[in-house]
Amino acid sequence: MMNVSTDQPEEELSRIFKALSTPARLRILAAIGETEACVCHLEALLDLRQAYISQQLMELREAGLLETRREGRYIYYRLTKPKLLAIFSQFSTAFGIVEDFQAQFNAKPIPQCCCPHCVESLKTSSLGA
Amino acid sequence: MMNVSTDQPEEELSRIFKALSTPARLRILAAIGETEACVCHLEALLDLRQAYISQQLMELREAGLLETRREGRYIYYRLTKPKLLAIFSQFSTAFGIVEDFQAQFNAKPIPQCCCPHCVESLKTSSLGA
DNA sequence: AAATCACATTCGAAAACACGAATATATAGT
DNA sequence: ACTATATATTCGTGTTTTCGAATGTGATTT
Repeated sequence: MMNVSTDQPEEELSRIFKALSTPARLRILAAIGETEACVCHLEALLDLRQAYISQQLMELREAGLLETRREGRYIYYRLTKPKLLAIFSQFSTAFGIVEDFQAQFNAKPIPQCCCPHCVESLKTSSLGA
Repeated sequence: MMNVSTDQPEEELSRIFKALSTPARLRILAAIGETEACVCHLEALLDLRQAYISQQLMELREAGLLETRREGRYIYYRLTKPKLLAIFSQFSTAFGIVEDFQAQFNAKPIPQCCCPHCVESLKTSSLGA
């Protein structure tokens, strides 16, 4: 579905921008950041319903912005082009929105999340402390 | 209407992306490029109806992407942030869309256009030839 | 001042989208 | 096999967007 290439460049570009045209999807992308994240992680971090997140993730995936990897019952999402975050920064600074709006997330493990990533991180960090 | 600043950064960003989410608006922005263009110029260059172009220009202006300047009965539009074009290029290359999709326009004067810019350019170029 | 030109605005209907609710699926544990 | 868990999908509806058609407005010309 992505880059059928029978399309004009402006059509392909506009599809990407459209995927980026809602606050929720931007928050999801920023929350994923340079790492990968499962749905439950995003659910806990962003305080959004599971089905809703899944829907948004699907749209982002169809726009070619996300890739997935399954591990057991968890499905991890990551940016196909991590460069995307840098481009966000450019937009933000160019339009004077905020220095680094992605910073507010910065993929830390969170206690409300159940995925191996978070559980592992929390375990070792409590050991270290 | 732009940058009310009571808004979250992702809301402001998403508004910009939304403005960029249709092929027509992208074509208009690319056609304006680093110069300025009047509506009649865009009309001739892009083969779109006048009212339609005006509508799209308004949306782009409300999103803070365009500024205007009136000169007699002509109204010239220009990008508020010329950087925008560079960001387009980054998207295009990052997602393998096209090297420089803006190149196809590259604000040349066109005979179908009546604005002083075009008329002047065509006059001098035919003299030179 | 009437006509013309460049452009803006309003209106409305069709299409697209957003998103909550419910349900389905796939994997894992017991 | 049954249950629980993580995630996906479908469906319906209220809202938004899109874009053509018609009309309005401000500047210029004659």
